[in-house]
Amino acid sequence: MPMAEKKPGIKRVKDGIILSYPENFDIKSILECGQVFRYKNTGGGYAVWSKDKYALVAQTPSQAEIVTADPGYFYDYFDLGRDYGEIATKLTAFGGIVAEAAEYGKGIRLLNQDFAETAISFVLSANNNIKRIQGIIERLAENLGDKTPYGHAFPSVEKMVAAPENFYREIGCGYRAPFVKKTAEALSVLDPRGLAGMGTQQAKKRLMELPGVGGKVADCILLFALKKTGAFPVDTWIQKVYDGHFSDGTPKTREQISRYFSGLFGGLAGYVQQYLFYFARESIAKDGKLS
DNA sequence: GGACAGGTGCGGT
DNA sequence: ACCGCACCTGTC
Repeated sequence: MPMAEKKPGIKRVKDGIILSYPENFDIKSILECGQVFRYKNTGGGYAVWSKDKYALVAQTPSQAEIVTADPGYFYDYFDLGRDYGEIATKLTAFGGIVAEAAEYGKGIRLLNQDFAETAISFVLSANNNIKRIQGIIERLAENLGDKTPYGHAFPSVEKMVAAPENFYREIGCGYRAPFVKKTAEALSVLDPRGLAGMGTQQAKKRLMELPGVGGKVADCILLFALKKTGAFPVDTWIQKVYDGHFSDGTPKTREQISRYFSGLFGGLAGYVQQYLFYFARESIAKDGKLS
């Protein structure tokens, strides 16, 4: 008889949260599957910033330790109340690359992120690379965000509205500078609860009125900040997956591919997108091809 | 040292 | 609606 069972469990402790033998929590996968930019691999773990909150996550095979002054916030942020085993089981039934990607990325969780932070971050992400996006966001926080004991908060919408367009040029936004400024202005009079309350397509249409927000960025905001899990962002990586595994040969626009996957996976579409994105990017980075 | 980034807005069909 | 194209700039 084994001495101790490797039983999954979750407990709140005074300075954070401890997950024992988590089957569906892998901090590297969660942060590097493309849904978030404010994190850093410190060597001993991952530092994560969200709004004015901070957590340090260290993980070994037996446990994940989320050290933070705001355990309640990060419980929700990491979506710890949801059963990802159940999601994975449902996706396994699809077989093929979906099942393979879900198995490969079983530690992924969909983060519950702040609306304005997500919107601005993904406006910056368009036609850009992750390293540079992270640098811009860091300078944005350093210059406009409130100082905290562990860095700077993501700036308030009011601070971003008050900053001149030229400020955004200076921190490296490039041609996105006017988009960021104008989107901040739009966000200052937009209630995310209103968007969350409407249907996915209607909310998407509304989001696409913001400058710098096209279909893909709108889907990211819907999925990462408004919990619209039927949304399916289509970028270059997902395009490769579609071309290699789902295409019938006739060319499709990204919007068509997005609707195709949303229809195929329904309310699980957003989760599938994360698994496929991570699987595609990791395997192409490793082998130079998509198995 | 040129191509490439998790696309978008624009003007022309 | 559906093309095709220009676009800041850090990183490799």
